[in-house]
Order: sequence, then C-alpha cells, then structure tokens
Amino acid sequence: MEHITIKDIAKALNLSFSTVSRALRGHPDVNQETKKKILALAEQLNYEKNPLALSLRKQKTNAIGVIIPEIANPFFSRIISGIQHVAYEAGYNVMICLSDESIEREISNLRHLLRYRVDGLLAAVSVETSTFPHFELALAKQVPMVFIDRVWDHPQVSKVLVDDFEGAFTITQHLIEMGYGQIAHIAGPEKLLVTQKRLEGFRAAILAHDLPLPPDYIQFGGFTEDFGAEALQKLLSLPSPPDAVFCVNDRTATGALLHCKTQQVQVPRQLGIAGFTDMPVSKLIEPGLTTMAQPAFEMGEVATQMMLRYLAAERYEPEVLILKTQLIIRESTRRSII
Amino acid sequence: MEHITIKDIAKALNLSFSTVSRALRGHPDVNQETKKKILALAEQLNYEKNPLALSLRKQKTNAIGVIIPEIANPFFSRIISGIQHVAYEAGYNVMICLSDESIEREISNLRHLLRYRVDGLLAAVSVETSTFPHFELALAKQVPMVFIDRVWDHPQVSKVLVDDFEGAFTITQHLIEMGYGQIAHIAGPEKLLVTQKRLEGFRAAILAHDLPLPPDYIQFGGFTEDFGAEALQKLLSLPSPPDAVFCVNDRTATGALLHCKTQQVQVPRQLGIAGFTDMPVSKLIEPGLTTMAQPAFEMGEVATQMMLRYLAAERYEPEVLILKTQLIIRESTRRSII
DNA sequence: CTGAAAGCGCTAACAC
DNA sequence: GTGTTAGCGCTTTCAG
Repeated sequence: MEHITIKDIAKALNLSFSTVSRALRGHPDVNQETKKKILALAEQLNYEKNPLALSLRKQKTNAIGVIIPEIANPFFSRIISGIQHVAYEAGYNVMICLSDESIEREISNLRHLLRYRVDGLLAAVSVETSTFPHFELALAKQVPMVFIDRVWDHPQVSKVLVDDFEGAFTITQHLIEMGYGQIAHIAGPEKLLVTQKRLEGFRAAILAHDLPLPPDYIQFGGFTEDFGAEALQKLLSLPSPPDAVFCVNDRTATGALLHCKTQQVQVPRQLGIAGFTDMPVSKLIEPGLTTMAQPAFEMGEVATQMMLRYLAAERYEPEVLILKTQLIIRESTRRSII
Repeated sequence: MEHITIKDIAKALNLSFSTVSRALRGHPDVNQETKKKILALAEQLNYEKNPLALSLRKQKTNAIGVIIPEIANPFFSRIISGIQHVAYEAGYNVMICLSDESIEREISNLRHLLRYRVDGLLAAVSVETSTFPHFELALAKQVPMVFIDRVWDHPQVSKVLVDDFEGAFTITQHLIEMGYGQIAHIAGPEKLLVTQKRLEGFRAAILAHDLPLPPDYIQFGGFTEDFGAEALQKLLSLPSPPDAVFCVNDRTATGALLHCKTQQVQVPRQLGIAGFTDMPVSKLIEPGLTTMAQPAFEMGEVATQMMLRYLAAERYEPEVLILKTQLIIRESTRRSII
C-alpha cells in the first residue's frame, strides 16, 4: 500500500477510526487492550501520521520559517546550523528561505512562509531592507518573530544580537593601543542598523582618544570583499592616508588585505587591518586577521530557543538578547614590536 | 479576518465556492464576468491559497527535499545555493535537512521528508553511510532521487558528480610534473565512493609513472582539517617520508598546510600539497593551495533541473551527469623554479 | 470507553 | 456555466 492511514488500521481491527486516532495520540479514553493492539499494528505497518493533514486540521505546521540573506556566507550558515540543531531536538521543522540580499526576494520569502502558516519566524534582513512593511504584516498576523544580527529595530519584535557598538569600540581601541593614530573605517551598507552601530562605536573610540577623523575616513558601501578592496584603494589615495582601518566585517577586511598584497603595502607595519565576525578564513589568511568574534552558532541556537518558548507558551513577549563578542588579536594589527 | 478562504469569497459574491475555485485556478468553464469579479475580490482581499490544503488534496507538496551533511561547509552551502536558485525560479519549495555527517540523522531526515510527501529528493550522503536501506525505501515509494557528489552507487538513481578518478589522476600528474617523486595520499573516509575514486585516480597516476607507493603512503580517515594535520604528521614521521601529498579535499589539505607551518616544513619546497574542491579559503591561505575545482553551485543547479524534469514529466529515468573539474595551480605545488 | 459526524481548505467528478 | 457532493487524513465535539 502506498501510504497507510488511520482508516486502514481501523478497518483491519474493526474499530472506528476515531478510536484509532485517540490511541495513536495517547488519549486516555481508550481501552488498554485495544490501544495495545492498535499501536502494535501501527508499528508493524510502519504507520506514520500525515503531517499535512495534521497541519491543516490543527492550523499549525510545527515549522519555523527562516529568512536569511545568503547561505554561502559562513556567518549565516553557522547561524542556520544553530537553528537546525535546536529545532531538530524539539521536533520542529525549519523552512529556510534565502533572500539573496534582495528585499524583493525577502518579501516574497515572507509571503511564502506566511502562506505556509509557519508557527514562527526567524530572520536576518537583507542589505537592501530599510523599510519593513512586510514584517509589519507578519506582526499583524501575530506570528512571533526573532531577528538575528541584521535586525528590525522595532519594540514589538525579539532580537538576538551582539553589542555592535561596544565591539567596534573595543577593536578600535585595540588599534589605538597598538600605536595606530590615523584610523579609517570601511563601513557597511549605509541604512543597516549593524552598520550604524559599528560606525558609532568606532567614532566614539576615536573621539575618546582625541584622534582625527576626516569625513573621507569613513567609506560606506557593502559587505563584500570587492568593496573592501575598492574602499581601501580610495583611502590609500587620500592626501593623508590612514595607517589603520577597522572594517565592518571580515569579508571587507579580507578584500582590503588582498589589495595591500597587490599594492605591496605591508600589513601590519604600514597599515593595520581589523575586521568583525571571525570567519574561518580569518585565522588562515596571512597575516592573520584581528577581529571581533561573533558567536554565530550560538546566536542561531538562542534565537530558536526563544522561539520555542513563545510557541510552547503560546504568547509572544518581545525580548532583546545581547551576546558577547570577543576580541581576537592576530598579526594584522601587531604593529608594535613586543 | 485571520486568513481568508475560498468560501469567504464565495459568500461575499453569492456564488458557490467551486465556481470560485475554478475561477481562481483558471478553469475555462466560468463566465468571464464572474471570473473578473472573483479575481478582483481575491486580489482586494489579498487572498492566498492555502498550500497545506492544496497539498493534502493533490497528494503532492510542490516541495523538493534536500539531505546534506552540513551547511557550514562552503562546498555544500554552494550546492544548496544552486538548488534554491533553480527551485525558486520554478516555484518549487525546498526543504533542507542536515545529517550532520551522521547516518542515524540521515535516516531520520529521510523519514521526515517522506512523511512530508516531498515530490523529489536531492541528497549527498553522510560519511557514515555505506549501506542504503533507507534510500531503498524511498526508491520503493517511487520518489525520484538525484544524488550529488556523495552518491549512492545504484543503477536506479540519478547522480550528479565530477569525475573523481580523472581529477585525482590529473592533479597527481601535476605533482609529478612539478618534480615531486614520493607522493602520498591523505584519503577520506574509507567506505565513501568519492574516497575510493580519488584514491584510484591517484594510484593510477603513480603507477603510470612508475613511482613508488608504499602502503603507508595512503592514510585513510576523514574530511576534516584536524585529520589532515594528523595524517601528515604520520606521513612525515615515516622512515622515508613523502615529498608531496595529494589530499582528498581542501580541508585536509589546509590542515596539512597548517601542520607544516608549525613544524617549519617549507611548502612547496620541502613538501608539495594539493587538495580537491577549491574552497574560498584555498586561494587566501598562504601558500595558495593547488586544487581541483568542483563546480558546486552548478552541481546544485543541474541536479535540481534534472529533478524538475522528472517532476514535470511524471517519470523518472535515472541518469548520470558528470561535470568538469578544473586544475587550479597555486603556490603550494610550485616547487620547480620557472 | 467507543462511534458518528463535522470540518480544516481545497479540487474534481457529477449533475443540472 | 454553475452548484452539489465527496474526499484528501486527521482531530474533536457530541452522543451513546
């Protein structure tokens, strides 16, 4: 038989299918004997509940939707691993959608997941996302949401992030301590909250130490390697070029580093470079990249745990969880001879 | 209203819901006028079909299941990107499950997807998988399957892979051409087909050039960095250590390279190192890693296209597609001074 | 304790 | 053209 159903079992045992249904989901009102028979037969026939029918009936899918910009990025793929890990243990299904850093696609992903009646939503917004009507919609539908890292800054949704301000402050301060005095910042996409926070942290550290900060020292743009290289090129061609850069993430930092290699710029001697995130490459590249580590896997885990709590309690109380970053010092900023 | 249905529209327009259903799915037997009215109202009310009900009714989910060992591995995440890319364009939904390189979990993933009635299945098996009763089951249920890279070698299923034998042969030959004469092989998990094919290709190249191949020169084990380092350590402590290693993948090669750095072994002068796959790190690490590039994204794409063909034609004719690898020469094997 | 019946939202014969 | 009906597989009243 293609797929055996509750009815097949009922027929075989000469019972009504409601009794079978009860037995199968452990309802107390069913005779021990018949229950035993039913379970035995189900086992033997390899019966499995049809989750589609179940979802339709219960109006819940037992699924958590995930919208993420790209999966080929280790930061996000580690977040997804964390999500899967926790969801799997809890018997929840996760539906992953990729926005490809496009807001149009993000909207389409969201519609898809909503249409699908996911029980909850985990998301990191695309670089293009600066208005949030699509997420408003989800909010209106009472779907619990937890944003991860790339958050929607709205009081009614939960967030899991790191303290970007503090992280940026700390690493900038590290550059200063290493003796760099003309520090520039390769920033991310201008409208993103993460970009702004890291910029603020950077700026605060620079100001706290009375260092110069010409407007040209801040280069907005993107998260890619190419952008990092391009931005550094601009910085180096300034009349008074920086002696260090803090990059919004490791990818731009990597791009900057590669640019230095082609241009024979000595890192860390002539130029100090620091990143953010701590991707696997960062310790392999040479010189090793100084960076602020973000606990990506853990971010995925805790976001999912929060979601599971909401789902279990059937109430959604927005909360904000801020995880620790960690300064990882490698060679790309080791200017001073110790 | 929480979720508007076909009935709501029917009631509002004083029609039977079957008419509405017909209009909504473009059935010809419906008056142009009423059709227009229905579509207009649906549009206005922001009606969306409930995919759960649809799937239950049609006994197909419009979903493709994917089982993959891990997502944090760039090779697999690029495959997934390729899959998502094609599936998305075709309006197919993809359900990603991670086996975490565990066969137990792989079995559970498969059961989950089957229970979920996915229309087709894409898979790369775990390192632990050497028997395939779970996939037999899927085959028995007539679910079309395409294996990617880590394949089940069964005549009745489709496969998308690269020519591992030839790739291994080519890169080993490259090592020989660079003047290395005592070449070892850090192999993968012993039972995996990929491992065997690459080993065979390696061995064939060595034999073709009449080079020595002591049994100790082949170290089976895993795909991880740690294993690469460990295996190289053993090789280097041999009475007659190799002057080059071909590693089953870039991760083991990276581990081997790192081991060389800590042990002050000069690469490529004292030891040549070659990998397989071409991960993003491979060009960033120093020295750059010589490797055989596998078109991961494309593998995901073509596997999905095959699947879409089966689904559209409603018939599954197993086929095998072999994609080209490409030798990427970097510094880790540039021994000879040119 | 067990069975009958309604219904989740939709499609697809079958009537009219 | 349109409405009626049955049914996908299951849960959940409501009777008995």
